[in-house]
Parts: sequence; structure tokens; C-alpha cells
Amino acid sequence: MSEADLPPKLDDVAAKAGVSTATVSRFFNNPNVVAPATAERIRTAVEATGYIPNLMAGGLASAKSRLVAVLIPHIAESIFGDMIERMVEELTASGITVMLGVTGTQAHRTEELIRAAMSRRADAIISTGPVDDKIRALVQRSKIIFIQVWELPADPIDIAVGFSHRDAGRDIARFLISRGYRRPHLVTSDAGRLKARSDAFRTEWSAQAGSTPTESVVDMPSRYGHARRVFAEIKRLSDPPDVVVCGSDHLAQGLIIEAQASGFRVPDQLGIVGFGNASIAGEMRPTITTVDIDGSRIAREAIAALARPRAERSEAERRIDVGFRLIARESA
Amino acid sequence: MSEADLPPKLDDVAAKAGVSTATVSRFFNNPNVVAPATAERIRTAVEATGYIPNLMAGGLASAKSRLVAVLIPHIAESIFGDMIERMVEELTASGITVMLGVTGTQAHRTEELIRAAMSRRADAIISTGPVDDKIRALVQRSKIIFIQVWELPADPIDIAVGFSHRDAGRDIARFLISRGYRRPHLVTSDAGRLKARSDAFRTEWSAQAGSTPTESVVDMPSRYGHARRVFAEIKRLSDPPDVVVCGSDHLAQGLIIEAQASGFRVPDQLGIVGFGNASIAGEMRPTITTVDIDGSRIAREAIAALARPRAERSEAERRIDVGFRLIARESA
DNA sequence: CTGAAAGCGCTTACAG
DNA sequence: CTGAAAGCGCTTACAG
Repeated sequence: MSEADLPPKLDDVAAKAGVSTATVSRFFNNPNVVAPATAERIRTAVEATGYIPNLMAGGLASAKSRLVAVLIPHIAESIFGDMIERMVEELTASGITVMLGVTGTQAHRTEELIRAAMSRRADAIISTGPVDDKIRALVQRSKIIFIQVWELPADPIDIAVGFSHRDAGRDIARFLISRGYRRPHLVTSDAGRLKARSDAFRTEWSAQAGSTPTESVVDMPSRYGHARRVFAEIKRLSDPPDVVVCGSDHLAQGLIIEAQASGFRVPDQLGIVGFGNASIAGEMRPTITTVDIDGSRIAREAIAALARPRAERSEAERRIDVGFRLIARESA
Repeated sequence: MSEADLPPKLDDVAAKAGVSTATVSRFFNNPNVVAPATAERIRTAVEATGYIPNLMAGGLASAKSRLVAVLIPHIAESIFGDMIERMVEELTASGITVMLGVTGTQAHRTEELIRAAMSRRADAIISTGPVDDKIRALVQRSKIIFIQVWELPADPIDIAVGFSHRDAGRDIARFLISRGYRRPHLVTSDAGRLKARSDAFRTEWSAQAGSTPTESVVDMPSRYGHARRVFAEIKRLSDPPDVVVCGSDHLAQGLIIEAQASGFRVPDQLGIVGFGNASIAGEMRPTITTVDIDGSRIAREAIAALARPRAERSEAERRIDVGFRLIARESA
């Protein structure tokens, strides 16, 4: 320690093991080509020196960063919580470092984060946010792999791993009709995926039931905090709904709590549907009827996509549909 | 694009602007030393080439990574959710890249993540997890800044930004006594911060009220999922409690829901106390009495600590107490 | 305020 | 299976 305060480098390990730096480098990056006896000497030298590779240097030399950026709108109360957790675990287990970016709802922050990822020469960006033309151009000019998750646009920038929000909205409508509901209230949004689901729900509902759902508009589907306002709006309706379709399980939970606090019985007097199958959905009283998205599968598919060079990618590999599954529980 | 598929580098910008690479480098890292006219030419060249700096090269040359690792046990339903969100936002706004590590409850994963952060030559590690001697040795051997947040150990490895869990536990006990509660039930843990709070609560309670709280033990304080089991345990008690002290607001919420589902009125028949002042605490029905920890402040203090070189750090700057604040709401 | 040049700590053809 | 050497794309004293 006292002889050299500087952290040990590859040279130090090589010297101690009596080999060249090239061999030590191979020991770390391509171990099966180094002779067992040599490997053993290197291992000992690494141990003795406390060597920790410098991945900035390694990445620069090899033009591979082993870094993946994950971009999400929020951390707390996020509908993506479970998926992100899986993703980070799977990436980390594969020896990949995760760069986390919180985009909020502003597009310019997304762009800044994408630039930051590019500055680090990230191998890929996994993003849950919407993309505009500026982002599309920025990404396509580079060689970074851009993976859009949780949605399935007609023309992904690069790769998309998700499901059809239109189909999900339609299926929720069919399910509620089959359960005998008559007057749905939709908690929807001005744009994005929630809007896509709501639009499809409305279309299907009109076609099947011949009526139009009432609506509340929120900016963020997942925020529990919208529950009070939305419930107040519902109570003011002249023709009150018999079921509320929410954009997330957290909001569904909030509405159940509000409804119960006002003396309503769920689902007897008011049905409530969530989205995402967060862990709370199965634990709430009543348990929440929702749509399950396989976050683990999305994470695994996204990681698998990283391994495929852009050139070798088939059209089917650019749009990976993981589907969804309606889970009928107690709340509707 | 067709002439050179490779991404532009500093040389390309320098050539186009008619200056040396050194000057372009200064333009990015120390802009006030370059002449306005020169800066303008460089700006134009950067624009024209679409240059994005390579931070692996920059970091290697400058021995500064501008990378900070943030280590947390979980993402979903985390008691640290709000603090982490603040932290990531503040770090990103300072131009620092955040490397996210999910440690779970296993010590070996924490160690692996610390090694990964060191491999990237992270400037600092901000961690919420417990540290053992192995981790302490690993960190102290390096020059990385290690910031323990959300706790205030007597001898921090490097820097701690947090509060006294003992004081918090004691104050909760005093508060409940002042409210007239007689039979508290403690949801505690085998180790860590929750145990520290529980121990202090028990000590204070015994001293003031002369009795001993009943207890349930959980592994993760924050999991909503523990609520059913804990509530079942409470119902089996021969001498049922009049208040339950939880390790998190999520668990408190879960218990309120369970209690209400069993027909108990909260707080009339059973008081419930949370911890952390998550956003749900103020939105739940009834609103949750809890302890507020200023996550933004922890984030800011941690970031400020990054700026202070180790040598210049006073003893007071090594243990930064952000305190806590008991918030009396409806649930107890 | 600016440039020439050395150096950061690795990886990887190439040759043996 | 291993080594010598060039190169990855930047930064930073040093000199002017």
C-alpha cells in the first residue's frame, strides 16, 4: 500500500505473474484460450495485488461498453416497477452495468439522457417513453441499439418489445360486457398508450353495447394521487358508472380506497379494473381485476435482442409481441 | 455519412473548426478559457458533425468518471423510492451518470455491485444497504467515496447522511404514550435499521409504560405483502394491541386495508403508524401517521459531499444528520 | 488564449 | 498458447 498508492493495473498483475499484459487481458476476456497453469498464476497475482480492471480503458480499447441505459418516467409508484427490477437484475447478472435515467414526462429530458447514454457509448438504450422525430433521428444516426419496451409501434426505431394496447383496451371492454356491466367510466389520458387503450375500449364498447363511456382525464396513469379527484368527478356524474377502468393498479387501488371511504361496496356497487398486475393487485382487498404484462419476459426479450447484430435481425425480431393476460379477480 | 461511417471524434471537430484538439477539449470542459470567436467556430463544427464526446476516453484521460453508483435493495414498493428519485434527478442535473444497482437482501450482491462500480471508476457509491467488514476493507483500499444514506453509524466507512433510528423509535414510543395507547404491537426485523428503531421503542416503552410490546418479525419492512400474515398474527394475540407500529408506510397501508376488511375501524379500534412518509401516506384513508425523512435533503447532502475531497473533510462532514419529523395524521 | 505531445489503461490483430 | 506493439479517443501539464 505504501510503496504505491495508485491502484494496481494490468501491468502490475502481468509483472507479478510473469506474463505479458496481453495474456492477463485474455485471462479476463477470453479465459478459455489461456493455459490452465498460466491462468492459475494470474489468478494468484490478481488476488495478491487486489487488481480491479478499468472498464473505461477496456471499453475504449474494445469499443464495447457493456453498459445499457434504462429510461423510465418515474421510480416511485411506477407501473413499470416490477419490469424494471427484473430488467436490472437480468442485466446485472449478465455482467452489464445499468445506467438509470428518469425522464419524467418531458421529452427534452429523454433526449438529454439519450445523449448521455451515447456519450458513454452505451451498447443499448431500453426505453419506456414516447419517442419523437428528433429522438428517432438522433438514434438512427448512431449505431446504438434502441429498444422500446411496453409498446409495439407499427414502425419501431429499432426494436420494440411489448404488446398491443389497442387489443388490451378492446379485451377489457369485452370482458366487462360479459360480466354484465352497463355504464363504464374510463380514466384516460391525452396521449400515449393509455389513450390507445381507451380509444379501443370506447370503439368496442360502442359497437357492442351501443353507448359511450364517461371519462376522466389524467396526465400520469399510475399516480395514486389522482384517485381523490377522479372519484370526486365520478360522484358528480348524473348517470353514475357501475365500473371504472383505470390505467394502473395503483390508481385502481386508490379508487377502491376512496370508494370504500365513501361507503361504496366494491365490486357490488362499483366495479374497478386496474392495469399491469402489480404485486399490490393480488394483495388488495378486494383483489384487483387487472391485465398482466409479463415484465420478466419483456426484460429477457430485450436482453436477447441485445445479442443480435442489427444486420442479422429479421423483421419479426424487430417487433416482439409478449402479449397480455386479463386476470379476473374480485374488484370487477 | 457515406464518406465515413464512423462516429465523428474530437479530431474531426478540431479539423473542421481549424483549431487543435486541445482547444476543442477545453471548449467542453473549461469553456471560459476559450476565446468567444473560437468557441463559436467550435460550436458550429460540433453542430455540423453531430459530434458526441466519448466519455470513456475522456474519463480515462482525466481519471474522472462523472459516474455515481446508487445501490438500493429494491425498486418496486421501496421505502426509498422518493429519495432515490430525487437523487437520480439531482445527479443527472449535475451532469453525473447514475449507475443503478439492486442489491436485494444478499450481501454478496452488494459486494459485486461495488466491484462493478469500481471497475467503472465511479467517483462515488451511494448505498442504502448494510455493510460488512469485507465491504469496508474493499472500499477503504480504494479512493472511491462511499456514502451511506438513511442511517448514521457511529463509524461510517467514509460519509453517512441519515438520521438516528434509535431516536426515531424512542420518539414514536413517546408519541403513542402521549396519545394514550396502552398495548403496542411492533412489526420488527432481525437486524438493521428497523431493529434499531424497534429496540429503542421497546426500551422507551418499558421505561415509560412499564410493559413490553408484542411483536411480529418480517424480513423486509417495506413489503405490502407482509400485511396479511402480520394481521393474522395480531388477531391471534390473547391480549390484542390497540396500535401497530410498522416499518414502512406500505406495510401500514396494507395493515389498514386488512384491518378494515376484517371490520376494524382505524384508528378507533386499532391505531397504525407507518414510516417514511411516502406519498401514499397522505393519500390513504385514513391518512397515515408516520415519520417523515427528507429524501431531497439526503440527496442534496450526498451530492454536496461528493464535491469535498476526502482530506478536507471535517469530522462533522462525515456524519450528516438530516433528522426526522413525526407527522401525526389520522391513523394513530 | 492556443498547440504539440505525452499519456491514461486497456485490447487485439499479427506473428510466432 | 503467448508476446510486442499499435491504437482506442480523449485530457493536460508545458511552453508559448
